[in-house]
Amino acid sequence: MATLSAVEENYLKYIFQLGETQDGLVKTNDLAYKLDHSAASVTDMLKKLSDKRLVVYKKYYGVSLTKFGLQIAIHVLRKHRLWETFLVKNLKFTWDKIHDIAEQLEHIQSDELIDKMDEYLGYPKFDPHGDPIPDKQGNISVPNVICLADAKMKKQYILSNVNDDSAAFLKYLNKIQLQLNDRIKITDKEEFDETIQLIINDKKQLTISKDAAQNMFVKGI
Amino acid sequence: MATLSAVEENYLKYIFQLGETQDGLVKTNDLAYKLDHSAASVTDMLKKLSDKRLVVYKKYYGVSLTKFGLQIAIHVLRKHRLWETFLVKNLKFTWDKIHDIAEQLEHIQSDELIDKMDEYLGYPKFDPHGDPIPDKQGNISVPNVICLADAKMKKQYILSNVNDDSAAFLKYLNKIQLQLNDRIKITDKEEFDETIQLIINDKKQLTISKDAAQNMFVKGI
DNA sequence: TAATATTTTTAGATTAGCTTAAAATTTATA
DNA sequence: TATAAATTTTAAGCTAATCTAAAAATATTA
Repeated sequence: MATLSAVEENYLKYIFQLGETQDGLVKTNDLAYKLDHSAASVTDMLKKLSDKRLVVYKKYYGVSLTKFGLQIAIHVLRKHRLWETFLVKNLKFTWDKIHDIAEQLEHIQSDELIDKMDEYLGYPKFDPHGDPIPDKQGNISVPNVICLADAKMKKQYILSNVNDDSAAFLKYLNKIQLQLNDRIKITDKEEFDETIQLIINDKKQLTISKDAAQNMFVKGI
Repeated sequence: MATLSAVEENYLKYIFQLGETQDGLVKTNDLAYKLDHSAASVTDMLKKLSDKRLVVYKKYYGVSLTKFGLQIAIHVLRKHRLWETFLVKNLKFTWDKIHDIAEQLEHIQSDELIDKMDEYLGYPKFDPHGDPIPDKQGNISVPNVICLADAKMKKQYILSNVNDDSAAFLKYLNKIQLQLNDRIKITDKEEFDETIQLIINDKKQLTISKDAAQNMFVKGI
């Protein structure tokens, strides 16, 4: 099969990511918002991807990936996350600056390159935001995490995954010095606005908003 | 200034490279051949680049880079050669497989990325083909080399630079086990077809064609 | 359930980067 | 130096990927 354009790859990647929360079905407007394009553009492209048997698209209903489209989406995700890992681990970028660069690097076409990079990095399982890196066969280890906003009081958790979409959020985490793998205990939850009181690593006390908590994912210890 | 497209960057890069042999002036057809596009496409693009003050273009006469266009061309070359260095030194690619990948990587837009990569690699001065890597300020150390086809008999030379345009040529060098920094002495030069007899590192004897010699550059010891 | 609001698609246009064919210009040659 | 050959440009057109505005379909609500 001919190689896809960077634009097509992006569509597949976002259909995959948006589909994860729902049952795989993605709405035109959600994609348009994510891609920052008009809904009309998205409709156009969905027809093209459908012609290429990369997605199943039903007018006015929604779109989902075919087996083949899914394969490609996962491969793009693999590339994205391996590059992010390289940028942080080797080039010493901070995690809030890597997203835009990885968005470009993920479209470099060379399987040999990405496999050598995987080896060079020591076959990492998670990227700097705690997201799982698909292996060469496309297997993704789904980590057993829950959203911090839904976590229970008094229990001990590990911060294992953050939403990497917003550099502002990641900068905020830098500022409050909260890092992946920190231990977290919820000491109080305000009913009124769902603000959460935390203790980090049995030391530091922290107050975070509902919005912030919704961008963090933790694992019970 | 707005960032240029990968296509525009490529035009500037090739205008620079073709201009090196001549006095900076490049003909439409030479560019068309190099880029593997029609001459008409090239004319179109030259007009656009001229409007953006990146080149000086005179109809039917030729094109050359402005100071600004030159800066960008050198920056693209810097990126290309740093990436090639990374691919060989860190990822263990052979030098005949890196060109096409570097052609893609050179268009990634991030100054911070390329500066960090430069540092990561230890500020290399030459890429795997012996070509000089421009520094951040755009300075290129012009190595004092001559073409092996023009080298003198009996003198000792060092192979310091090869033409990287053709993977086939680089593969040929791999096959005959000739590497950068090998010592070379010309023992005979056939007048009829300019075939050259060499001795490599005072050991191996080798016969190479005129075509091959024209793709190698050496430095006197 | 009829009217209204929202979402999605269609229609028509635009831009970047390419093409071929024909016209214009420059260069080479008889 | 007139003509032929080669080079370069112009003209017209194509595709991918976007847009806006209008139309159609679906969802919400009074």
